[in-house]
Amino acid sequence: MGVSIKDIARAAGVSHSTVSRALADSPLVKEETRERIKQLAQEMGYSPHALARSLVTRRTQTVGVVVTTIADPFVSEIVRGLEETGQNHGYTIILCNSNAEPRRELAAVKALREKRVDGIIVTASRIGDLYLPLLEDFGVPIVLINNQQTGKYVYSIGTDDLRGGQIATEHLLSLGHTRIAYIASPNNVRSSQARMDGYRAALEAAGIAFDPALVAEGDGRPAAATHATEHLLSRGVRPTAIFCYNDMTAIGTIRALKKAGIRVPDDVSVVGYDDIPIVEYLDPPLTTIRQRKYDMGCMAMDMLLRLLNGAADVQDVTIEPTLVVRESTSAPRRV
Amino acid sequence: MGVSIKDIARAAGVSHSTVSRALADSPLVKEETRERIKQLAQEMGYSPHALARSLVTRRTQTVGVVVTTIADPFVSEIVRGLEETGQNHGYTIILCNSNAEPRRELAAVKALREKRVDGIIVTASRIGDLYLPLLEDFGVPIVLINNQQTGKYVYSIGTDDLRGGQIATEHLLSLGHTRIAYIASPNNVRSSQARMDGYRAALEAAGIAFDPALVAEGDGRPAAATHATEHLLSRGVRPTAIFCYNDMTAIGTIRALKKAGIRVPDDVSVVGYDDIPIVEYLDPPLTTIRQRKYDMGCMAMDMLLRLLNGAADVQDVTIEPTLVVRESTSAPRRV
DNA sequence: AATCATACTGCAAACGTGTGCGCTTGCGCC
DNA sequence: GGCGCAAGCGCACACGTTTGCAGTATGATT
Repeated sequence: MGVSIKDIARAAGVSHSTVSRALADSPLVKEETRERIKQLAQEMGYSPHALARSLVTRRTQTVGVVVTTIADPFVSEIVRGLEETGQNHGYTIILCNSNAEPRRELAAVKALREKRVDGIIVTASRIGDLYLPLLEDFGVPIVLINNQQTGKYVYSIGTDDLRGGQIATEHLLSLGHTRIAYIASPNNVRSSQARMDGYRAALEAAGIAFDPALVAEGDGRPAAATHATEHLLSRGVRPTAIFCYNDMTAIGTIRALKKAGIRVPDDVSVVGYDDIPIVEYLDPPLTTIRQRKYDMGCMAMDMLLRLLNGAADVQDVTIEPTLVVRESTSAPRRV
Repeated sequence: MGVSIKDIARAAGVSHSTVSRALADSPLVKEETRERIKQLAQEMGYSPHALARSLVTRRTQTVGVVVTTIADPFVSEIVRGLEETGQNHGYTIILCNSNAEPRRELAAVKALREKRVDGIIVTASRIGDLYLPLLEDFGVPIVLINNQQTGKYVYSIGTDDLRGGQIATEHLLSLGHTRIAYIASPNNVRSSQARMDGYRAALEAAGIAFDPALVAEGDGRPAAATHATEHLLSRGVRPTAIFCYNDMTAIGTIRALKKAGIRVPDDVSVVGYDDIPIVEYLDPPLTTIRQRKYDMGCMAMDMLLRLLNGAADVQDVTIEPTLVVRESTSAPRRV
């Protein structure tokens, strides 16, 4: 095990430099010897030692990917895109879960640095302001997904959350709804804020005053959304439609509505956000705002690769979200 | 950028060997110098060069993880477990999607080999008989998840699918069902076969003859399951309960039933398999067989780490699946 | 005073690869 | 026959570590 170019050199009766060049298709070595060497390498089961190579080329063909948790349908779709286009260009990815714990984030950055990854891609709802500096003085390009933030070496790609909130709300308005609630995420979550801004903008454009009583706060997961919705209902608030921060929130909301004997969409319409794979199979299939997760992954990796190739004209990207109408929304009942 | 131990050595007025030892807490260097060196390393922003280290230690502290696709709630949970326990022991993981395409599988193995990973973990419904040999002559320990297969360096961890099928069926039998259907996956899928074997065993133990007419074939995804179920119904087959190969199949099955105006569980009970995170939020919440995916990930990584530490007593593991009763099953209606 | 053990520290090789530079060889040309 | 040129190849260094071995003090022992 472990045949090196030196072994091949010995077998071929040349120097290891020649082997190195032959395998790299250098024109500096005669075609005949090149073929002979390649043949030999094949027979001897040679596999290049990427680490040794990296040591001298100062490139590892590896990028680090930091996510909060891979067990989230949203991020796993993105990672699929990342990995696939990375692989297509000969890059390999090192995956790190941060669990949103500072300790793990730190460990991840440290590990990626030691392994000398060529670049880093981060998907995190809230990137620690604490550890962005750490990443920066690492001196390697960084692409942020869904988290615009600026700095040296830092580029970002994301969706226009404000626009998304607007589209969702406009859809409901166009169906004839006027009392539309919003189930948010904690206000330190930038994307939730942006979606709510879009929601307010759409309302105002339609001449409807924003009513804070129609807003409740979840945490992006079903259980909290169920509570938030029940809380809303118990306060005697009766919207005819609910726009949810994300699909998981919508799932919790629908559950609360059903429990209360309220039909979806007959009594109340619901709109989600993200279009995670499962929601088309819910009952009713969920109307939602689609984020092109896979594409975002592909684009983020493309962006990083361009940066690694020294492109100077790399610009931040924002993707337009789109509306996917299914069966959780309909016109409000006549009262 | 790029301070090495030589730089530190120069600054400290010692040789680089001493620096190396000091940073490794070797007792061979005087406490005072050790502290001074560490201090210096800190100040100079030193980060060890893992590649150079690996070149001499012949260990990369990296393991390769090959999955069919990370965008599957089942595998992403496993990967979470893998990554987390790996990280806890100072290991980093390289993630490769194979998409079940031979071309990508090959590329993955090649890349992992060149990067000299210490070990490999594979999660794939059907590991290519073609590429297992490739992995083997790589000469590195391999852990297979949910795919018992034997070979040199190969260990495996999985769940007892037969037992799972049995448990699911027994649950339905105990509720009083006697006409129980099974929506399978193609018969080349080992796990589907095993679950069906468990299903048959339970039926026979209850004195009920196996009826091939009650079996239909899906492909593990909702759409095919919907078709399979509709096909079943159109043939005039009327089971009072349906056991599904997995949760995605169950989702498709329930959709078909609802479309046909059949209520779940009032008219027909449904049992899934896997317990992916979403199914507790379905309507009705799904009764299913739980696979401890996260734990499987943790255990697989543990196993690999033990192998890497030279443990000789490593044995294949099989995990007992458990029944999770929710609301998609109930006693059959009196006829 | 010579020997010796102890406690550090440095030298140098090794891991496997890429690459600038110089050396040889063969050939054509004047 | 001398010269130049191009093609093809090897030498030697570099990348940043770890580690066996040898070396040098220092102080203690005989």
